[in-house]
Amino acid sequence: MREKELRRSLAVLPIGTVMKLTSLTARQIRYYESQELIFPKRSDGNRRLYSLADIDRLLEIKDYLDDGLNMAGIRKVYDQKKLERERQKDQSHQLTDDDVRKILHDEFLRAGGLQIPGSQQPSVQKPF
DNA sequence: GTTCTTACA
DNA sequence: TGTAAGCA
Repeated sequence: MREKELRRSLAVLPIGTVMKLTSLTARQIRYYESQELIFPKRSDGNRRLYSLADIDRLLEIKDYLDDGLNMAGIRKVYDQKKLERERQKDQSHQLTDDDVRKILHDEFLRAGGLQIPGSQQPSVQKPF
């Protein structure tokens, strides 16, 4: 099923379509890019092109934001994921959804510097 | 008409 | 984050 993966990664959607599919404003989408949360391709007149994978990524980012994480925190989670993916190359360990939840949990415990300044402490104190 | 970058009430 | 400005 590699061809399917390939298609999910094909960047062909303009920001306008992404806005409708994610309910995010162009401002937010571009801002997340500046925070290195997403990496859309560029094309013709320097226009951003997104893939279906990017759409999922943006929806995922929205969820993390609801969980009280800020840009830095989310990026940290993705960086961890990437490290695990690489570590997985020469080892037989794979990052499972449970691992991700654990990472998120740890983030909560010491999210002091990652928590959004003067923000809504997640209503759900112990979602884990 | 749509997107891009930059800047600021 | 919103939004306006000036380009492409």
